[in-house]
Amino acid sequence: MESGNSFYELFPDAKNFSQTKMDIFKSAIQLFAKSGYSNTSTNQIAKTAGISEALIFRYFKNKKGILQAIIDPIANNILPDVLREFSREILHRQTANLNQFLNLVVNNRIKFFKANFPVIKIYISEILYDDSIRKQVLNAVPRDVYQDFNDEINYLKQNNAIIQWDNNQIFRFIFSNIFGYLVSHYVVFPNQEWNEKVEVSNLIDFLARGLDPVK
Amino acid sequence: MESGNSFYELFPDAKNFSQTKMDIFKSAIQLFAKSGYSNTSTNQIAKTAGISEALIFRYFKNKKGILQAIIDPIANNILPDVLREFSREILHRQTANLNQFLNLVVNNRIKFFKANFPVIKIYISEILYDDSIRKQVLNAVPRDVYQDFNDEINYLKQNNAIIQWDNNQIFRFIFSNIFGYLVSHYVVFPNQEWNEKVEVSNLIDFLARGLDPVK
Amino acid sequence: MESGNSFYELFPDAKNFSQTKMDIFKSAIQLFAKSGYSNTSTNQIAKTAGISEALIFRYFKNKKGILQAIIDPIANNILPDVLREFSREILHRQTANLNQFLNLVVNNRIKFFKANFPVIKIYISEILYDDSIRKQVLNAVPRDVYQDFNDEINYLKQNNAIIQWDNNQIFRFIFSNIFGYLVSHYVVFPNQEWNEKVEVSNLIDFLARGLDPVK
Amino acid sequence: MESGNSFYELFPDAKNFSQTKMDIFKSAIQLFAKSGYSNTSTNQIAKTAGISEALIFRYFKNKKGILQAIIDPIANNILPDVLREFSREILHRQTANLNQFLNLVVNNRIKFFKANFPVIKIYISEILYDDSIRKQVLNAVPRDVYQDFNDEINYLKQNNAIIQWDNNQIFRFIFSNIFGYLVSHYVVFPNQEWNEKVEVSNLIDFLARGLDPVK
DNA sequence: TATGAATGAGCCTTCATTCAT
DNA sequence: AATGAATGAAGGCTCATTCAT
Repeated sequence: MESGNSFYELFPDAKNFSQTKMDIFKSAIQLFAKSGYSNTSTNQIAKTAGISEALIFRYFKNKKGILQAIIDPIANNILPDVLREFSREILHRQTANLNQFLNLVVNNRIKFFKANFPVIKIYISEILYDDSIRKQVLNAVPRDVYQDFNDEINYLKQNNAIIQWDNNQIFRFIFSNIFGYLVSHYVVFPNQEWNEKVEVSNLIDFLARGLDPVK
Repeated sequence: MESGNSFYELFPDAKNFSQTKMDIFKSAIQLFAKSGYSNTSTNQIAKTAGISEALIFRYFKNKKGILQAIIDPIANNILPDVLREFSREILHRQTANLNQFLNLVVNNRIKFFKANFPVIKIYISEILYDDSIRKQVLNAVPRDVYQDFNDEINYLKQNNAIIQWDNNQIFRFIFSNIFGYLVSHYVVFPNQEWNEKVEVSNLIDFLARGLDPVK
Repeated sequence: MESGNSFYELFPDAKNFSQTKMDIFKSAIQLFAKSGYSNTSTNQIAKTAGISEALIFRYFKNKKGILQAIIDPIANNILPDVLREFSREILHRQTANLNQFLNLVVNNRIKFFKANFPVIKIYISEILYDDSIRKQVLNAVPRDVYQDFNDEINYLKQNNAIIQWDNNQIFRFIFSNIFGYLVSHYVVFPNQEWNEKVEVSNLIDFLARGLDPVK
Repeated sequence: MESGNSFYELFPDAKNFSQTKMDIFKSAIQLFAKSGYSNTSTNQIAKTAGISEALIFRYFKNKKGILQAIIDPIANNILPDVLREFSREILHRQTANLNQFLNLVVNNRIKFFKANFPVIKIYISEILYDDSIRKQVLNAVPRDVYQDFNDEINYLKQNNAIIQWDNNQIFRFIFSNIFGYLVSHYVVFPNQEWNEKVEVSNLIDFLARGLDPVK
């Protein structure tokens, strides 16, 4: 997977944005990520975008409308795409090598996360308090993707390449460790230096050992 | 330390709170956890507590003062306690049994988290955007506790009871998995049922295997 | 005149004040003088007096009531008394010596002003904005005193001891210079040192020469 | 300097004020002068100006900001100008005629005061209680002007045209009498008629005689 | 398209005052 | 006599949003 470095991959609709709308959009992302949605005023967005405050409301219905323009694509397009790709990668390779599988997944996700950190940060904070957004996440996992993922894990299990635990939990272990790695480095200690190569390698090693079927 | 169910363990100062102050305090926790600090008005807090808005400011200096009364104890008391306990448990037992150690820590933390979920949720969301609160976390780890913790990991290493990785990263693995377990169950999928016993047992197993020194 | 050093001379009613009422009263004077009536809260008064805020309203009807208790005596008793004394001093002495007259008046007023500076400052600021207080001042000059004063100036005129100007204006010259001397030293430049003896002597000299009938 | 009747002479910055900002500004002056700064609410200002309360804060940073827009020009421009004029008048004329000098200064100041009475009233009341404003007055006298003024008085002294008193005190005598004249007529007895020509003439005469070097 | 002007609603906070004890 | 608890009213100020141009 050529992971999410491109802005338009993340926001396909944004291709049709005028320059001005784009300025507003990007300013909002930047400010929401820095201070949070509630702590960002339309006035600040306008100033950062270099346009008048009133203009915001020509391009977006609401202040909330900007937030949704940021968040909706993730739940509706990006997340399903990512997951679809996630399973396709594995399926295509038909590999039963756990280590290789984890290597792929982890690095992929980390790249994606790093490339889209601001938007993800906005997403996280909104998930905490907005029920409707939380529901979007659940619905964002398409049924077929879910099936694919299960198939793959099952395939690994059949090949005795992964531990015989509940598939959901396996997924959560993988996800938690990737997410924990990222959050601790990018959110909690953003100013601290670290040796990424070693840590990621250890992370994969750790997962591989934890999920290894052999006692 | 018999961790986490009691309200007064979390907020030792609250023992001296009058009924009214407690009403305000609990209403604030409830509302902040539900909607976030910024989206909660002092007017709402007053109504929920069943008192007049003005009264809030007799018991707390500021709206921000309420938030701090919620957050400070965690950074100043709870977090140091947890970490101290974390290392003491090992010291007292003089054991280098990784599995036993993890069992203790994990279960303890989960109980604590479940009991204090609302407050922790508030904490998480503020950490995202408030630098000063983020700094509090860093300073919340007392130097001696940090030393103790390192000594213990080193002790485990000497006894070949844990993998030879950077101590900080080892801590992050443990923390990430506990935290990931909790967040996925309590924050992301709060309405979904699951077999806690099995999952926690697996979680410990997973950690133990991942941190096992034997390849 | 044994000028206004005594508190009870200024506030005869205060003799009947209980200790607590007196504490409130004095605290109010002190705070009103320092920050102004509007910028002083009943809370501050209570704290300064070392009593509870509620108690203020047992001893005074209102916050405004405290101000009136401070201001009324001046207009109703003190000012008339002072003026009465003012003329009596001169009349009794039956002097036609301008210099001696001024000496007496100036020093008297300065002593009075210095002794009662806080109250006078409150008075000044209220006179600026409160019509009813301004009216009190006008009515504070009793008709007979006014007559006495005029008689004396006339007497000085007959003896060719003072210039032949309108009596009111002569009074204003005297008053302005005394007042100007005090305000500049005590209100505008309260932290600056000065040689009082010389300045007062010059002030009298200045007035004497300005009002001297001889060209 | 053709002193004092024009609004824009007093507030040069006001030339750039929009109609609305001017409405707010003038309403504030009117209300502050009538009731004092503390007793005037932004709500009242808005109503008097015929605009919404929120609009005030688009044109002025603060409520305090309005006060400063009223007060600052006096300390920063008017006062230095007046003092500069004060000394320049004498310099240019190369005269040591005290009477002529006083005539000029007094009349000029009186015109100025009358034209700008409300603003001056605001100024007076704030000087009583606001330390920072009091300090502004001190700093409002530029060093060179202060030097010029002293030079001039010294020049008059050398020509034996003025009495040999401390320069500061001489200034205070002049200022006190002008100020006293104005306050008594405009503040204390605003409704009383008087013969201005005669009184001002006497005022100058009085000063001239009081400061005359000849005993 | 773009803006400056304007506002209603709401927010946090203070304050004088009342009441039960 | 004295207080702590409590509040209604108002104050300054911010903010998202509308409107005329």
